[in-house]
Amino acid sequence: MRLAWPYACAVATLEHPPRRIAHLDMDAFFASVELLRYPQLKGLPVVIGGGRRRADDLLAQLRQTYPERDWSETTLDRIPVDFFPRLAGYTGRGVATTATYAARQFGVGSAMGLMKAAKLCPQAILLPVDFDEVRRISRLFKSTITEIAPVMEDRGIDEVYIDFTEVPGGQRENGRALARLIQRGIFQATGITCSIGVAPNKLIAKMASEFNKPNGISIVMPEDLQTLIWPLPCRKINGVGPKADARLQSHGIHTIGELAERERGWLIEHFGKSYGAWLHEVSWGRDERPVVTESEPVSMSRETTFERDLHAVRDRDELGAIFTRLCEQVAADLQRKGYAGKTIGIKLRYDNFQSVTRDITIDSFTADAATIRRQAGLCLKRVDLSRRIRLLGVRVGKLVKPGAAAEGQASEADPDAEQQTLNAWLF
DNA sequence: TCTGGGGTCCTAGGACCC
DNA sequence: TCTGGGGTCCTAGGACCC
Repeated sequence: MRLAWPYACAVATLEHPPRRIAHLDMDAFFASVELLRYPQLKGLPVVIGGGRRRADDLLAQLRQTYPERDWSETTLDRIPVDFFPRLAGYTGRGVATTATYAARQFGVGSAMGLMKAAKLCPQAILLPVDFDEVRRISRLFKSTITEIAPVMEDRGIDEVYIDFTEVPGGQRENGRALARLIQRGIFQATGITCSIGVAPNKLIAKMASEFNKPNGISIVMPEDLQTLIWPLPCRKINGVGPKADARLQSHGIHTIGELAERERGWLIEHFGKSYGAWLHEVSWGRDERPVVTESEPVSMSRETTFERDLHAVRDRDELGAIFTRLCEQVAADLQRKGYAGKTIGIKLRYDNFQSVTRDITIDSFTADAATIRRQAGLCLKRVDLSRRIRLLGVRVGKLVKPGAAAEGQASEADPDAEQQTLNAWLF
């Protein structure tokens, strides 16, 4: 049935519910995962970082360190708190992945160097990351969400956007009812709390999810812009980092409200055509980006920071071994996920923290360790190797998925992709 | 007390082609 | 001899995010 356009418009307006976008992130995720295993640490300052470990390592370590003690009856959740490793005296280059709220009271936060964190809160318990378990819980909370609300965008290990707009019940209490349902479902499935913000778009939803942490729900309506959003510092905008914030501050712009006062033209003049116009839009709470449920990777990389700075000549063998291993790891990642790429590059960080990159695009797609190693080796010859190096990385970009074609899953009728896939098989 | 590892996107200059 | 734009790809660096 077709309706005359004024009626169609009226019906569309009536039937089309307001856009309702949620942002959800897990509370202190990596630490919360550890607390599932060590409930005796609840409420204590715990910092996660400084390495990786498998589930049973701590107990094994204790058996070795204290052989005189009887550990036979001890399970992970019964290890006395006194036996946990402390942050005090930490040496090394690790950073905190996350910290429990008790540790945050002391000023410890994610991405902070652990030596600095040790100064602020030496008594904090330091636990390494169990990535397998984190990934397992990550999959679990995401599948819990998609069973309730299928339009979900993956934003990393502990964060997603969800489109509530068309979900049955998604409009009830402006989204609060569905947020509550999802929050409870995730807690039941994983034992971990999360915080949810619901707003007319991703930009505001992201800010809203921070309002009520941990285990909070916040609803922001369009009319709340002035009262809830404008007082916030510009740094709270997803996309305004330390550099842009410093430049804004130098112009006397500290809050989003002050940003909104500036003319669009003035912002473009000082921050460029694209970024300036974007700043103007976001300060007025405008953001039309859709919730994207699927995406293909653009690149894959492996990098490592050495325990001590290395020199290309003096530490040649050690560096060479690490370099080869990085290439093998990238190749393995590509193969496991069914991708091949044709741009191969390296990244170096010198002892003064300056970074350089070099890359080369070859004629064929590859996921082969030896090919990657050879091309990356050529890239390495193009940088200054007289200075000491703290980090080395290997990257493969311009990816295609030749594996998908073999399984008959090639993306429909994209001639470029098909040609590329074909090329991948030819070489 | 120096600052991890995995990504994405943007900019800008130069090559090269039409 | 001098001089066009437009489009695309490649490369390097940097901001930003989780």
